[in-house]
Amino acid sequence: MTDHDGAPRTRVEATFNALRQDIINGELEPGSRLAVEHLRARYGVGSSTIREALSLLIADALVTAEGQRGFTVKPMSVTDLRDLSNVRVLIESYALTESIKHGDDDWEARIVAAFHRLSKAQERVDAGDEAAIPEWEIRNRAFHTALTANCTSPWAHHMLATLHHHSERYRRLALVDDTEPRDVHSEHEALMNATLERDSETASDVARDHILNTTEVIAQLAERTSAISP
Amino acid sequence: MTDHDGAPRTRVEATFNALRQDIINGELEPGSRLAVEHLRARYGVGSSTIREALSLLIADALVTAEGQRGFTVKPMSVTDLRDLSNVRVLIESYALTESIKHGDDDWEARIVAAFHRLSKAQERVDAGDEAAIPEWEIRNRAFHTALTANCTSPWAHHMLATLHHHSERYRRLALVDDTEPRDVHSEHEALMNATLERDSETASDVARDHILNTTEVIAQLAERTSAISP
DNA sequence: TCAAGGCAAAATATCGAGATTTGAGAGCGC
DNA sequence: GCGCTCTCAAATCTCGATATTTTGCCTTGA
Repeated sequence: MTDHDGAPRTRVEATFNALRQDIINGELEPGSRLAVEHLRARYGVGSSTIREALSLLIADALVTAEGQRGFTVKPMSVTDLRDLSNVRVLIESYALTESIKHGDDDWEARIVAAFHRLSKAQERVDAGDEAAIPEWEIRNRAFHTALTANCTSPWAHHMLATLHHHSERYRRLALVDDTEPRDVHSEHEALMNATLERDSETASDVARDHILNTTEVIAQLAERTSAISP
Repeated sequence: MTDHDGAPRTRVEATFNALRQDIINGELEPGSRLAVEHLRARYGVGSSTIREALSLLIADALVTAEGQRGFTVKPMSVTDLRDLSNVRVLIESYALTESIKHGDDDWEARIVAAFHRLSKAQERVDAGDEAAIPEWEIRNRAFHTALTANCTSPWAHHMLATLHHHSERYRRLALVDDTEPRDVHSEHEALMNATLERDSETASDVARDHILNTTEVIAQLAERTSAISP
Protein backbone atom coordinates (compact mmCIF):
# COMPACT_ATOMS: atom_id res chain seq x y z
CA MET A 1 0.00 0.00 0.00
CA THR A 2 1.00 3.60 -0.21
CA ASP A 3 0.10 4.81 3.21
CA HIS A 4 2.00 7.88 4.23
CA ASP A 5 0.31 8.44 7.51
CA GLY A 6 2.23 9.83 10.40
CA ALA A 7 4.37 12.87 9.74
CA PRO A 8 5.18 12.99 6.04
CA ARG A 9 8.93 12.81 5.49
CA THR A 10 9.05 14.43 2.09
CA ARG A 11 7.24 17.08 0.11
CA VAL A 12 5.99 14.41 -2.24
CA GLU A 13 4.31 12.60 0.65
CA ALA A 14 2.80 15.78 2.04
CA THR A 15 1.47 16.73 -1.39
CA PHE A 16 0.24 13.18 -1.90
CA ASN A 17 -1.72 13.33 1.36
CA ALA A 18 -3.14 16.76 0.60
CA LEU A 19 -4.20 15.74 -2.88
CA ARG A 20 -5.79 12.52 -1.68
CA GLN A 21 -7.73 14.35 1.00
CA ASP A 22 -8.90 16.96 -1.49
CA ILE A 23 -10.02 14.29 -3.92
CA ILE A 24 -11.84 12.20 -1.31
CA ASN A 25 -13.53 15.31 0.06
CA GLY A 26 -14.64 16.28 -3.41
CA GLU A 27 -12.79 19.58 -3.44
CA LEU A 28 -11.16 18.41 -6.62
CA GLU A 29 -14.14 17.47 -8.72
CA PRO A 30 -14.52 13.93 -10.06
CA GLY A 31 -13.53 13.79 -13.72
CA SER A 32 -11.81 17.16 -13.71
CA ARG A 33 -8.40 17.79 -15.21
CA LEU A 34 -5.45 18.10 -12.85
CA ALA A 35 -3.27 20.72 -14.50
CA VAL A 36 0.22 20.51 -13.10
CA GLU A 37 0.83 24.26 -13.38
CA HIS A 38 -2.33 25.01 -11.42
CA LEU A 39 -1.59 22.46 -8.70
CA ARG A 40 1.97 23.76 -8.47
CA ALA A 41 0.60 27.09 -7.33
CA ARG A 42 -2.04 25.54 -5.09
CA TYR A 43 0.30 23.33 -3.09
CA GLY A 44 3.44 25.44 -3.38
CA VAL A 45 5.82 22.82 -4.77
CA GLY A 46 7.67 22.18 -8.02
CA SER A 47 6.17 20.51 -11.04
CA SER A 48 8.14 17.29 -10.72
CA THR A 49 6.97 16.95 -7.15
CA ILE A 50 3.37 17.36 -8.23
CA ARG A 51 3.80 14.84 -11.00
CA GLU A 52 5.32 12.32 -8.61
CA ALA A 53 2.50 12.75 -6.09
CA LEU A 54 -0.07 12.32 -8.86
CA SER A 55 1.69 9.19 -10.07
CA LEU A 56 1.48 7.75 -6.58
CA LEU A 57 -2.24 8.48 -6.46
CA ILE A 58 -2.69 6.29 -9.50
CA ALA A 59 -1.86 3.38 -7.20
CA ASP A 60 -5.01 4.16 -5.23
CA ALA A 61 -6.96 4.56 -8.47
CA LEU A 62 -8.01 8.04 -7.40
CA VAL A 63 -6.22 9.57 -10.38
CA THR A 64 -5.86 8.43 -13.96
CA ALA A 65 -3.22 9.46 -16.46
CA GLU A 66 -3.03 9.40 -20.23
CA GLY A 67 0.20 10.01 -22.06
CA GLN A 68 0.67 13.60 -23.24
CA ARG A 69 -2.78 14.44 -21.97
CA GLY A 70 -2.13 14.89 -18.30
CA PHE A 71 -3.84 13.70 -15.16
CA THR A 72 -7.54 13.47 -14.28
CA VAL A 73 -9.50 12.92 -11.08
CA LYS A 74 -11.13 9.52 -11.31
CA PRO A 75 -14.81 10.01 -12.18
CA MET A 76 -17.57 8.80 -9.85
CA SER A 77 -20.68 6.92 -10.92
CA VAL A 78 -23.37 4.76 -9.41
CA THR A 79 -22.14 1.86 -11.52
CA ASP A 80 -18.66 2.27 -10.09
CA LEU A 81 -20.06 2.44 -6.56
CA ARG A 82 -21.97 -0.81 -6.97
CA ASP A 83 -18.99 -2.57 -8.52
CA LEU A 84 -16.70 -1.27 -5.82
CA SER A 85 -19.05 -2.49 -3.11
CA ASN A 86 -19.44 -5.95 -4.60
CA VAL A 87 -15.70 -6.49 -4.75
CA ARG A 88 -15.37 -5.06 -1.28
CA VAL A 89 -17.92 -7.55 0.06
CA LEU A 90 -15.95 -10.35 -1.54
CA ILE A 91 -12.61 -9.39 -0.03
CA GLU A 92 -13.94 -8.17 3.28
CA SER A 93 -15.74 -11.48 3.86
CA TYR A 94 -12.52 -13.31 3.14
CA ALA A 95 -10.50 -11.05 5.43
CA LEU A 96 -13.08 -11.34 8.18
CA THR A 97 -13.13 -15.13 7.96
CA GLU A 98 -9.34 -15.30 8.06
CA SER A 99 -9.20 -12.82 10.89
CA ILE A 100 -11.64 -14.89 12.95
CA LYS A 101 -9.60 -17.99 12.22
CA HIS A 102 -6.41 -16.42 13.56
CA GLY A 103 -8.03 -14.31 16.25
CA ASP A 104 -6.78 -14.16 19.82
CA ASP A 105 -7.72 -12.42 23.07
CA ASP A 106 -5.91 -9.18 22.30
CA TRP A 107 -7.66 -8.96 18.97
CA GLU A 108 -11.04 -9.42 20.68
CA ALA A 109 -10.18 -6.76 23.22
CA ARG A 110 -9.28 -4.26 20.51
CA ILE A 111 -12.57 -4.92 18.74
CA VAL A 112 -14.56 -4.33 21.91
CA ALA A 113 -12.61 -1.14 22.56
CA ALA A 114 -13.09 0.13 19.02
CA PHE A 115 -16.80 -0.60 19.22
CA HIS A 116 -17.05 1.31 22.48
CA ARG A 117 -15.34 4.35 21.01
CA LEU A 118 -17.60 4.18 17.97
CA SER A 119 -20.71 3.92 20.15
CA LYS A 120 -19.77 7.07 22.03
CA ALA A 121 -19.36 8.99 18.81
CA GLN A 122 -22.60 7.51 17.53
CA GLU A 123 -24.48 8.87 20.55
CA ARG A 124 -23.23 12.35 19.82
CA VAL A 125 -24.12 12.13 16.14
CA ASP A 126 -27.58 10.74 16.93
CA ALA A 127 -28.06 13.67 19.31
CA GLY A 128 -27.61 15.98 16.34
CA ASP A 129 -24.01 17.04 16.92
CA GLU A 130 -22.79 17.54 13.37
CA ALA A 131 -19.31 18.45 14.52
CA ALA A 132 -18.91 14.88 15.75
CA ILE A 133 -19.24 13.41 12.28
CA PRO A 134 -15.57 13.53 11.28
CA GLU A 135 -14.66 11.74 14.49
CA TRP A 136 -17.38 9.19 13.81
CA GLU A 137 -15.86 8.58 10.38
CA ILE A 138 -12.46 7.92 11.91
CA ARG A 139 -13.83 5.56 14.54
CA ASN A 140 -16.03 3.77 12.04
CA ARG A 141 -12.96 3.10 9.94
CA ALA A 142 -11.02 1.98 13.02
CA PHE A 143 -13.79 -0.44 14.00
CA HIS A 144 -13.89 -2.10 10.62
CA THR A 145 -10.12 -2.28 10.52
CA ALA A 146 -10.03 -3.90 13.98
CA LEU A 147 -12.37 -6.65 12.81
CA THR A 148 -10.13 -7.74 9.96
CA ALA A 149 -6.86 -6.88 11.69
CA ASN A 150 -5.93 -10.49 12.38
CA CYS A 151 -6.20 -11.56 8.80
CA THR A 152 -2.65 -12.50 7.87
CA SER A 153 -2.96 -11.64 4.19
CA PRO A 154 -1.07 -8.48 3.22
CA TRP A 155 -2.64 -8.63 -0.23
CA ALA A 156 -6.16 -8.63 1.17
CA HIS A 157 -5.30 -5.70 3.42
CA HIS A 158 -3.70 -3.82 0.57
CA MET A 159 -6.74 -4.14 -1.64
CA LEU A 160 -9.19 -3.42 1.14
CA ALA A 161 -7.35 -0.20 1.94
CA THR A 162 -7.77 0.99 -1.63
CA LEU A 163 -11.43 0.02 -1.72
CA HIS A 164 -12.05 1.77 1.59
CA HIS A 165 -10.66 5.04 0.27
CA HIS A 166 -13.10 4.92 -2.58
CA SER A 167 -16.02 3.93 -0.37
CA GLU A 168 -15.22 6.92 1.79
CA ARG A 169 -15.38 9.21 -1.21
CA TYR A 170 -18.89 8.00 -1.95
CA ARG A 171 -19.95 7.99 1.67
CA ARG A 172 -19.26 11.71 1.86
CA LEU A 173 -22.20 12.23 -0.47
CA ALA A 174 -24.56 10.63 2.02
CA LEU A 175 -23.33 12.62 4.99
CA VAL A 176 -25.05 15.76 3.83
CA ASP A 177 -28.52 14.36 3.45
CA ASP A 178 -29.14 11.40 5.71
CA THR A 179 -32.85 11.08 5.12
CA GLU A 180 -32.95 7.31 5.39
CA PRO A 181 -32.42 6.60 9.05
CA ARG A 182 -30.95 3.15 9.51
CA ASP A 183 -29.98 1.59 12.77
CA VAL A 184 -26.30 1.52 11.89
CA HIS A 185 -25.42 1.01 15.52
CA SER A 186 -27.32 -2.28 15.69
CA GLU A 187 -25.67 -3.46 12.49
CA HIS A 188 -22.28 -2.78 14.01
CA GLU A 189 -23.25 -4.54 17.20
CA ALA A 190 -24.47 -7.61 15.34
CA LEU A 191 -21.26 -7.64 13.35
CA MET A 192 -19.17 -7.49 16.50
CA ASN A 193 -21.15 -10.20 18.28
CA ALA A 194 -20.92 -12.65 15.40
CA THR A 195 -17.22 -11.98 15.12
CA LEU A 196 -16.52 -12.46 18.82
CA GLU A 197 -18.49 -15.70 18.75
CA ARG A 198 -16.16 -16.79 15.95
CA ASP A 199 -19.14 -17.39 13.71
CA SER A 200 -17.52 -16.34 10.46
CA GLU A 201 -20.47 -17.27 8.30
CA THR A 202 -22.90 -15.02 10.16
CA ALA A 203 -20.28 -12.31 10.42
CA SER A 204 -19.73 -12.35 6.67
CA ASP A 205 -23.45 -12.19 6.04
CA VAL A 206 -23.90 -9.25 8.38
CA ALA A 207 -20.91 -7.47 6.87
CA ARG A 208 -22.30 -8.01 3.39
CA ASP A 209 -25.70 -6.63 4.30
CA HIS A 210 -24.07 -3.72 6.11
CA ILE A 211 -21.96 -2.76 3.10
CA LEU A 212 -24.72 -3.26 0.55
CA ASN A 213 -27.29 -1.39 2.62
CA THR A 214 -24.96 1.58 2.85
CA THR A 215 -24.32 1.29 -0.87
CA GLU A 216 -27.99 1.38 -1.74
CA VAL A 217 -28.67 4.39 0.47
CA ILE A 218 -25.92 6.30 -1.29
CA ALA A 219 -26.85 5.02 -4.74
CA GLN A 220 -30.47 6.04 -4.35
CA LEU A 221 -29.54 9.39 -2.92
CA ALA A 222 -27.20 9.96 -5.84
CA GLU A 223 -29.86 8.97 -8.34
CA ARG A 224 -32.45 11.15 -6.65
CA THR A 225 -30.25 14.24 -6.55
CA SER A 226 -28.28 13.46 -9.73
CA ALA A 227 -25.16 14.14 -7.73
CA ILE A 228 -23.16 11.84 -9.96
CA SER A 229 -23.67 10.07 -13.25
CA PRO A 230 -25.44 6.68 -13.29
CA MET B 1 -4.79 -0.17 -14.09
CA THR B 2 -1.71 1.39 -15.48
CA ASP B 3 -1.35 -0.53 -18.66
CA HIS B 4 0.79 1.23 -21.19
CA ASP B 5 0.69 -1.40 -23.87
CA GLY B 6 0.77 -0.35 -27.45
CA ALA B 7 3.41 2.15 -28.43
CA PRO B 8 4.43 4.16 -25.36
CA ARG B 9 3.66 7.84 -25.87
CA THR B 10 6.12 9.27 -23.39
CA ARG B 11 9.52 8.47 -21.98
CA VAL B 12 7.93 7.79 -18.62
CA GLU B 13 5.75 5.08 -20.15
CA ALA B 14 8.64 3.53 -22.04
CA THR B 15 10.77 3.49 -18.91
CA PHE B 16 7.85 2.15 -16.91
CA ASN B 17 7.45 -0.75 -19.33
CA ALA B 18 11.16 -1.50 -19.38
CA LEU B 19 11.42 -1.41 -15.61
CA ARG B 20 8.39 -3.63 -15.16
CA GLN B 21 9.72 -6.17 -17.61
CA ASP B 22 13.12 -6.18 -15.93
CA ILE B 23 11.56 -6.68 -12.52
CA ILE B 24 9.21 -9.47 -13.63
CA ASN B 25 12.06 -11.20 -15.43
CA GLY B 26 14.19 -10.98 -12.34
CA GLU B 27 16.90 -8.89 -13.96
CA LEU B 28 16.40 -6.43 -11.17
CA GLU B 29 16.75 -8.61 -8.14
CA PRO B 30 13.90 -8.87 -5.61
CA GLY B 31 14.61 -6.75 -2.57
CA SER B 32 17.43 -4.80 -4.20
CA ARG B 33 17.72 -1.04 -4.05
CA LEU B 34 16.75 0.97 -7.09
CA ALA B 35 19.24 3.83 -7.10
CA VAL B 36 17.93 6.61 -9.30
CA GLU B 37 21.38 7.64 -10.49
CA HIS B 38 22.16 4.09 -11.59
CA LEU B 39 18.84 3.64 -13.40
CA ARG B 40 19.30 7.03 -15.05
CA ALA B 41 22.38 5.68 -16.80
CA ARG B 42 20.82 2.30 -17.54
CA TYR B 43 17.70 3.62 -19.26
CA GLY B 44 19.12 6.88 -20.58
CA VAL B 45 16.58 9.31 -19.14
CA GLY B 46 16.52 12.07 -16.54
CA SER B 47 16.11 11.49 -12.85
CA SER B 48 12.59 12.92 -12.61
CA THR B 49 11.50 10.60 -15.37
CA ILE B 50 12.93 7.61 -13.51
CA ARG B 51 11.26 8.68 -10.29
CA GLU B 52 7.92 9.05 -12.02
CA ALA B 53 8.18 5.63 -13.64
CA LEU B 54 9.09 4.09 -10.28
CA SER B 55 6.13 5.83 -8.64
CA LEU B 56 3.84 4.31 -11.23
CA LEU B 57 5.25 0.86 -10.52
CA ILE B 58 4.18 1.25 -6.92
CA ALA B 59 0.61 0.96 -8.24
CA ASP B 60 1.43 -2.57 -9.35
CA ALA B 61 3.15 -3.25 -6.01
CA LEU B 62 6.29 -4.26 -7.86
CA VAL B 63 8.20 -1.42 -6.23
CA THR B 64 8.10 -0.01 -2.72
CA ALA B 65 9.25 3.40 -1.56
CA GLU B 66 10.22 4.79 1.78
CA GLY B 67 10.64 8.49 2.33
CA GLN B 68 14.23 9.69 2.03
CA ARG B 69 15.39 6.14 1.53
CA GLY B 70 14.60 5.59 -2.09
CA PHE B 71 12.97 2.79 -4.00
CA THR B 72 13.25 -0.97 -3.67
CA VAL B 73 12.22 -3.93 -5.79
CA LYS B 74 9.45 -5.72 -3.95
CA PRO B 75 10.92 -8.81 -2.28
CA MET B 76 9.69 -12.30 -3.14
CA SER B 77 8.89 -15.02 -0.65
CA VAL B 78 6.98 -18.27 -0.49
CA THR B 79 4.65 -16.69 2.04
CA ASP B 80 3.89 -13.89 -0.39
CA LEU B 81 3.33 -16.37 -3.20
CA ARG B 82 0.80 -18.35 -1.16
CA ASP B 83 -1.01 -15.21 -0.04
CA LEU B 84 -1.06 -13.85 -3.57
CA SER B 85 -2.50 -17.09 -4.90
CA ASN B 86 -5.22 -17.31 -2.28
CA VAL B 87 -6.45 -13.81 -3.03
CA ARG B 88 -6.19 -14.53 -6.72
CA VAL B 89 -8.37 -17.61 -6.32
CA LEU B 90 -10.93 -15.52 -4.52
CA ILE B 91 -11.16 -12.81 -7.15
CA GLU B 92 -10.69 -15.06 -10.15
CA SER B 93 -13.59 -17.28 -9.02
CA TYR B 94 -15.75 -14.21 -8.69
CA ALA B 95 -14.73 -12.87 -12.09
CA LEU B 96 -15.26 -16.25 -13.70
CA THR B 97 -18.72 -16.61 -12.20
CA GLU B 98 -19.69 -13.13 -13.32
CA SER B 99 -18.22 -13.70 -16.75
CA ILE B 100 -20.24 -16.89 -17.17
CA LYS B 101 -23.35 -15.05 -16.03
CA HIS B 102 -22.94 -12.36 -18.70
CA GLY B 103 -21.39 -14.58 -21.35
CA ASP B 104 -22.56 -14.62 -24.96
CA ASP B 105 -21.67 -16.41 -28.19
CA ASP B 106 -18.81 -14.11 -29.13
CA TRP B 107 -17.29 -14.60 -25.72
CA GLU B 108 -17.48 -18.38 -26.12
CA ALA B 109 -15.92 -18.16 -29.54
CA ARG B 110 -13.00 -16.14 -28.24
CA ILE B 111 -12.40 -18.70 -25.49
CA VAL B 112 -12.34 -21.56 -27.95
CA ALA B 113 -9.98 -19.61 -30.18
CA ALA B 114 -7.65 -18.73 -27.29
CA PHE B 115 -7.63 -22.36 -26.17
CA HIS B 116 -6.73 -23.48 -29.66
CA ARG B 117 -3.83 -21.06 -29.88
CA LEU B 118 -2.62 -22.17 -26.47
CA SER B 119 -2.84 -25.83 -27.41
CA LYS B 120 -0.65 -25.26 -30.46
CA ALA B 121 2.00 -23.59 -28.34
CA GLN B 122 1.65 -26.34 -25.76
CA GLU B 123 2.45 -28.98 -28.39
CA ARG B 124 5.64 -27.20 -29.29
CA VAL B 125 6.70 -26.80 -25.66
CA ASP B 126 5.91 -30.43 -24.90
CA ALA B 127 8.05 -31.42 -27.87
CA GLY B 128 10.96 -29.72 -26.16
CA ASP B 129 11.04 -26.47 -28.08
CA GLU B 130 12.27 -24.05 -25.42
CA ALA B 131 12.07 -21.09 -27.77
CA ALA B 132 8.29 -21.51 -27.76
CA ILE B 133 7.99 -20.81 -24.06
CA PRO B 134 7.61 -17.02 -24.28
CA GLU B 135 4.82 -17.44 -26.79
CA TRP B 136 3.21 -20.04 -24.53
CA GLU B 137 3.32 -17.51 -21.67
CA ILE B 138 1.54 -14.92 -23.79
CA ARG B 139 -1.14 -17.34 -24.94
CA ASN B 140 -1.63 -18.74 -21.46
CA ARG B 141 -2.29 -15.23 -20.24
CA ALA B 142 -4.63 -14.58 -23.17
CA PHE B 143 -6.59 -17.77 -22.43
CA HIS B 144 -7.15 -16.88 -18.81
CA THR B 145 -8.07 -13.34 -19.74
CA ALA B 146 -10.60 -14.59 -22.29
CA LEU B 147 -12.35 -16.69 -19.64
CA THR B 148 -13.02 -13.72 -17.37
CA ALA B 149 -13.38 -11.17 -20.16
CA ASN B 150 -17.15 -10.90 -19.82
CA CYS B 151 -17.06 -10.06 -16.15
CA THR B 152 -18.41 -6.51 -16.03
CA SER B 153 -16.48 -5.46 -12.94
CA PRO B 154 -13.62 -3.04 -13.70
CA TRP B 155 -12.44 -3.36 -10.11
CA ALA B 156 -12.12 -7.12 -10.35
CA HIS B 157 -10.21 -6.79 -13.61
CA HIS B 158 -7.97 -4.13 -12.17
CA MET B 159 -7.00 -6.26 -9.20
CA LEU B 160 -6.63 -9.42 -11.23
CA ALA B 161 -4.24 -7.65 -13.57
CA THR B 162 -2.01 -6.70 -10.67
CA LEU B 163 -2.11 -10.18 -9.20
CA HIS B 164 -1.31 -11.73 -12.58
CA HIS B 165 1.84 -9.65 -12.92
CA HIS B 166 3.05 -10.98 -9.61
CA SER B 167 2.09 -14.55 -10.42
CA GLU B 168 4.08 -14.23 -13.60
CA ARG B 169 7.13 -13.14 -11.66
CA TYR B 170 6.95 -16.29 -9.57
CA ARG B 171 6.13 -18.50 -12.50
CA ARG B 172 9.41 -17.54 -14.11
CA LEU B 173 11.17 -19.44 -11.34
CA ALA B 174 9.45 -22.66 -12.35
CA LEU B 175 10.18 -22.31 -16.04
CA VAL B 176 13.83 -23.12 -15.57
CA ASP B 177 13.37 -26.39 -13.77
CA ASP B 178 10.10 -28.06 -14.63
CA THR B 179 10.75 -31.36 -12.93
CA GLU B 180 7.16 -31.97 -11.89
CA PRO B 181 5.34 -32.77 -15.07
CA ARG B 182 1.66 -31.91 -14.75
CA ASP B 183 -0.93 -32.26 -17.39
CA VAL B 184 -1.53 -28.55 -17.63
CA HIS B 185 -3.24 -29.00 -20.95
CA SER B 186 -5.96 -31.17 -19.42
CA GLU B 187 -6.50 -28.67 -16.64
CA HIS B 188 -7.01 -25.93 -19.20
CA GLU B 189 -9.36 -28.10 -21.18
CA ALA B 190 -11.45 -28.95 -18.11
CA LEU B 191 -11.57 -25.27 -17.23
CA MET B 192 -12.76 -24.36 -20.70
CA ASN B 193 -15.39 -27.10 -20.80
CA ALA B 194 -16.91 -26.17 -17.46
CA THR B 195 -16.98 -22.54 -18.50
CA LEU B 196 -18.65 -23.21 -21.85
CA GLU B 197 -21.23 -25.36 -20.10
CA ARG B 198 -21.94 -22.33 -17.92
CA ASP B 199 -21.23 -24.41 -14.82
CA SER B 200 -19.66 -21.68 -12.75
CA GLU B 201 -19.27 -23.82 -9.63
CA THR B 202 -17.22 -26.48 -11.38
CA ALA B 203 -15.32 -23.84 -13.31
CA SER B 204 -14.37 -22.06 -10.08
CA ASP B 205 -13.25 -25.31 -8.51
CA VAL B 206 -11.11 -26.21 -11.48
CA ALA B 207 -9.64 -22.73 -11.59
CA ARG B 208 -8.86 -22.90 -7.88
CA ASP B 209 -7.11 -26.25 -8.22
CA HIS B 210 -5.25 -25.05 -11.28
CA ILE B 211 -3.94 -21.95 -9.52
CA LEU B 212 -3.09 -23.72 -6.28
CA ASN B 213 -1.40 -26.64 -8.03
CA THR B 214 0.82 -24.23 -9.91
CA THR B 215 1.49 -22.40 -6.68
CA GLU B 216 2.60 -25.53 -4.88
CA VAL B 217 4.89 -26.61 -7.68
CA ILE B 218 6.61 -23.25 -7.55
CA ALA B 219 6.62 -23.09 -3.77
CA GLN B 220 8.20 -26.49 -3.42
CA LEU B 221 10.72 -25.76 -6.12
CA ALA B 222 11.62 -22.53 -4.37
CA GLU B 223 11.98 -24.28 -1.03
CA ARG B 224 14.07 -27.03 -2.54
CA THR B 225 16.45 -24.71 -4.31
CA SER B 226 16.26 -21.88 -1.78
CA ALA B 227 15.65 -19.55 -4.69
CA ILE B 228 13.72 -17.17 -2.47
CA SER B 229 13.13 -16.74 1.23
CA PRO B 230 10.33 -18.71 2.93
C1' DT C 1 37.63 -2.62 23.35
C1' DC C 2 33.72 -0.14 22.72
C1' DA C 3 30.52 3.87 22.43
C1' DA C 4 29.56 8.45 20.93
C1' DG C 5 30.09 12.14 18.00
C1' DG C 6 31.13 14.32 13.84
C1' DC C 7 32.84 14.71 9.18
C1' DA C 8 32.61 13.54 4.22
C1' DA C 9 30.83 11.02 0.37
C1' DA C 10 26.80 9.33 -1.74
C1' DA C 11 22.14 9.25 -2.53
C1' DT C 12 17.64 11.20 -2.31
C1' DA C 13 14.47 14.85 -3.07
C1' DT C 14 13.26 19.26 -5.17
C1' DC C 15 13.09 22.82 -8.39
C1' DG C 16 12.36 25.63 -12.52
C1' DA C 17 13.92 26.23 -17.23
C1' DG C 18 13.50 24.42 -21.81
C1' DA C 19 11.86 20.91 -25.39
C1' DT C 20 7.86 18.73 -27.20
C1' DT C 21 3.06 17.93 -27.97
C1' DT C 22 -1.68 19.12 -28.00
C1' DG C 23 -5.83 21.52 -29.21
C1' DA C 24 -8.42 25.55 -30.48
C1' DG C 25 -9.24 29.06 -33.77
C1' DA C 26 -8.18 31.87 -37.86
C1' DG C 27 -7.66 31.76 -42.69
C1' DC C 28 -8.38 29.68 -47.12
C1' DG C 29 -10.31 26.97 -50.86
C1' DC C 30 -14.30 24.39 -52.54
C1' DG D 1 -21.67 26.86 -45.33
C1' DC D 2 -18.31 23.12 -44.72
C1' DG D 3 -13.96 21.05 -44.29
C1' DC D 4 -9.09 21.45 -44.45
C1' DT D 5 -4.58 23.30 -43.20
C1' DC D 6 -1.71 26.34 -40.68
C1' DT D 7 -0.48 28.91 -36.69
C1' DC D 8 0.29 29.69 -31.95
C1' DA D 9 -0.64 29.77 -27.15
C1' DA D 10 -1.08 26.57 -23.38
C1' DA D 11 -0.02 22.43 -21.33
C1' DT D 12 2.63 18.36 -20.81
C1' DC D 13 6.89 16.20 -20.45
C1' DT D 14 11.94 16.01 -19.74
C1' DC D 15 16.18 17.29 -18.01
C1' DG D 16 20.20 18.34 -15.08
C1' DA D 17 21.64 21.46 -11.45
C1' DT D 18 21.05 22.34 -6.50
C1' DA D 19 19.52 21.58 -1.71
C1' DT D 20 18.80 18.24 1.76
C1' DT D 21 19.24 13.89 4.07
C1' DT D 22 21.29 9.59 4.94
C1' DT D 23 25.12 6.54 5.74
C1' DG D 24 29.59 4.79 6.41
C1' DC D 25 33.86 5.85 8.49
C1' DC D 26 37.08 7.93 11.32
C1' DT D 27 38.33 10.25 15.33
C1' DT D 28 38.03 10.84 20.17
C1' DG D 29 37.55 9.66 24.90
C1' DA D 30 36.31 6.57 28.68
